[in-house]
Amino acid sequence: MTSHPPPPPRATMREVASAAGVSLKTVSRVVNGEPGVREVVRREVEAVVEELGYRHHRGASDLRRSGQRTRAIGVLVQDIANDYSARLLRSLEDATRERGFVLLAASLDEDAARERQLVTEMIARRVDGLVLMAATDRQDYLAADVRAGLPVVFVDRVPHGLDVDCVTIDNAGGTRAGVEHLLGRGHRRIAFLGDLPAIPTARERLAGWRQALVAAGATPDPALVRDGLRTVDAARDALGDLLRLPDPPTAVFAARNVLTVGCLRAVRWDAPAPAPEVVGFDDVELLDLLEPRTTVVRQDVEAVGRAAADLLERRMAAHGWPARHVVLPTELVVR
Amino acid sequence: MTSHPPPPPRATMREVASAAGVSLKTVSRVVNGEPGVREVVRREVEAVVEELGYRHHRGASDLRRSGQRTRAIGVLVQDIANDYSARLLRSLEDATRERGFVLLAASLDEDAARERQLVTEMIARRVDGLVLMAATDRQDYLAADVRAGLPVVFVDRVPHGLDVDCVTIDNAGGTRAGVEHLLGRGHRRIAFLGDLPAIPTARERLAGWRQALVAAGATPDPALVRDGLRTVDAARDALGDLLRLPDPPTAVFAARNVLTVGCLRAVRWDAPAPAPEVVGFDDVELLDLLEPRTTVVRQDVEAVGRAAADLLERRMAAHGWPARHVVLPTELVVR
DNA sequence: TTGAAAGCGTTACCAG
DNA sequence: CTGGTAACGCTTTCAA
Repeated sequence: MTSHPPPPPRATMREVASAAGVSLKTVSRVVNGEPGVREVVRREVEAVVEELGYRHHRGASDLRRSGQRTRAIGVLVQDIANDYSARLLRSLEDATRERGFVLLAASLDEDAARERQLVTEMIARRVDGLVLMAATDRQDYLAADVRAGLPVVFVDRVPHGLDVDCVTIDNAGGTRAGVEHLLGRGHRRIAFLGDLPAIPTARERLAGWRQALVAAGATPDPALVRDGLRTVDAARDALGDLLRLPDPPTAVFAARNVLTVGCLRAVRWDAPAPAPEVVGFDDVELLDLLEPRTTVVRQDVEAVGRAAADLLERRMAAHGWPARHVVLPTELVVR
Repeated sequence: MTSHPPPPPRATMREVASAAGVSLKTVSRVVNGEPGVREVVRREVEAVVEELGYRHHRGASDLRRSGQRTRAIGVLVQDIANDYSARLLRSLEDATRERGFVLLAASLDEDAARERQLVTEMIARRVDGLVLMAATDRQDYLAADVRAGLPVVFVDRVPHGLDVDCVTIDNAGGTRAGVEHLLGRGHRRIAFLGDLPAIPTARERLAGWRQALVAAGATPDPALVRDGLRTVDAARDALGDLLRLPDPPTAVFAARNVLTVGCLRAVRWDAPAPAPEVVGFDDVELLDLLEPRTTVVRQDVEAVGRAAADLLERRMAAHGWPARHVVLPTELVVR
C-alpha cells in the first residue's frame, strides 16, 4: 500500500478572497449572509467558494465571535445502546435541533472516573450545556464550572453537593404503585431486583418497595432483595437463586428494563411450575405480547428529554436563577 | 425572575501566567504536560490553574495545532432511538474511545435534506471523520470533501456516486436464508414487508426474497409485497391488509426490526385463526420468549461498528488508498 | 459598500 | 529551562 501524499489543506477565507479579488472581510460577509455586499460581488465570491471547495470553519468562528457559543451540548448517559438512554438522547436531539445544536454523546457505564474524564473533555470543548446522568456519588467537582456559568441539567438522578437543575421521575411512587398492584393480587412475598445501590434512582425504588410492603402490613424481607444487578444475566441468575429459597417469593419487582428482561428469561427457562408474577420498572418492546402478561411502571422518557432541554435553554439564556427540580409522574400499565 | 449579571469569563492561559508570574508559554507547557519546566514552577502553575478554575480550551488549541485534528467523529444514523442505530453508535464509541475521540451523533430520519445539512454542519466543525448511514440516493455532493481528505465510511448502505469505504452486510443472502427457511417449512405464499425502496438495503432484501422464491420454483407474487413501511403501525396495517386478501399469505418476511414488531402485533391482535409464520431481519429483545417462536436473520451490529471504526482510523492515518467494501455475513437464528 | 488591522486562546518556533 | 513573537481562521471594529 503506497502512502499517498497528504491532500492540500482546505481553502481559507483569505484564499477565497484573493482568488475573488476582494477582501477577507467581504468573503466573511458573503459566507455569513450579512448585508452590505453588492449582488455582483456576492455572486462572484460564491462562485469562488464553490470552485475552491471552501468550507466554513466553525471552530475559528466560535473562537473569535463574542459570547463563545459552540452550539454543542454534551450528553453523558449510562449507556447509549440502552433503550432508555437512546430515547432520551433522541428527545434531546429533537428538542434542540431547531436551534442548531449538535449533541456530543457518550456512555458512562456507571464509572465515576469516566464521568469526570468526559466532563473535563466536554468543558474543554466548551459545550454550551451539559446533560448528565451521573455515575458519581457527589458532583461537587463541578461546582466551580457551574458558578462560572456552565449550564448543567441532571437527568434521571438528582445531583449531590451541587445546586443545579434536574429532571427526575417519581421513582418511589412508581415502585409503590407496582408493588401495590402485586399486593392487590394477593402476593405477600414479593422480591426486589435492583441496580447498584450507589445509584440514587435505584435506592429510591428500593425504598418504594419497602414503603408499599410496610403500608400493607407485610414485612419487607431482606432475603428477598437482590441489588447491584447490572445485566440481563445477573438478574436472571438472581431470580433463579431466589426461587430456590426454602420459602421463595411468589412475585418480583424488577427495578429496571434490563432486569425485567432477565426476570422473564428466568421465568421462562429456570422457574419451577408456579412461576412468579413479574412487575417491572420501564416498559420494554414486545412486553405486551408476552405471556404471562407483565405489568409495568412506565415513565415518559421523551418528556424527560424535553424538560431537560427546556431547563438547559433557560439556563443558557439567563444565568443565576435558583435550581429547579422537575419530577415527572409515572404510569402503571396493568396487563 | 431577576436576570443576574453574566458570570465573569473563564480564565485564560494568559491570566494564569500573569497570576503565577510566569510566561504564557510556560503555562502551556504545564497544561499540556510537556517537559522543560522545573518542578517548583510546575507546582505553582498547577496551583494557580486550580485557584482560577482554568480550563483548557480545545477549540483554540486545535486551531493552532498543526494537523488540525479535532478528535471528533460525526455519526449520522437513521434514528438514534432505534435499537440498531443505538448499538452501532455504542460500538463506534467503544472502538474509538481509547484514542480520545468524541462522537457527534444525529438522526437523519431518511430525510435527504437533513443529511446534507448535517454533513455541512459536521464539516464546518471539522470532524476528523464521518460515519454515514445515508438517506440520500447519491452522495456526489461529498466528492470534493473526500478528495480534500475527509475520511468517510458508509455503514449499512453502499455509497452512490462516491468512492469511499463502506461496511454493509449480506442483505440479499440473509433474506434468502430467511425465506428459504420458510420454504423449507412448506410455505409457498410468502409476503414481504419492506422499508422505503429508496434505501439500497431495502431493495437488496427485496431482491433476496425474490431470488429465494425463484430458486425454489415458486412465483414471487407482487401482490404480496408491501414496501415503504416506516413504523410498527404501518407494518401491522400492511400485514392486516394482506391477510384479508382472497388468497392470503401463509408466512411473512419482515425486512427490518420495526416491521417485525408490527407483524407480531398484527398476528397477535388482527390475524385470523391460522396465523402466518413470521421471519424477520434483525433480532429484537424478548423475541426469543415470544410464542409462536419467530426465526430471525441476525447481523452483528457491533462488528459493523468495529469495522467502520477500523476503516476510519486507517483513512485518518494514511490517505489515498482505494476504497474498501467490507461485507459482513448474517446468521439465521432458527426458533 | 468595502477593507485594514486587531484580537479570540492557544501552540510553534526560535532566541535567550 | 524559560519567554517573546508570530500565527491558526475567523469576526469585530472602525476608518475609508
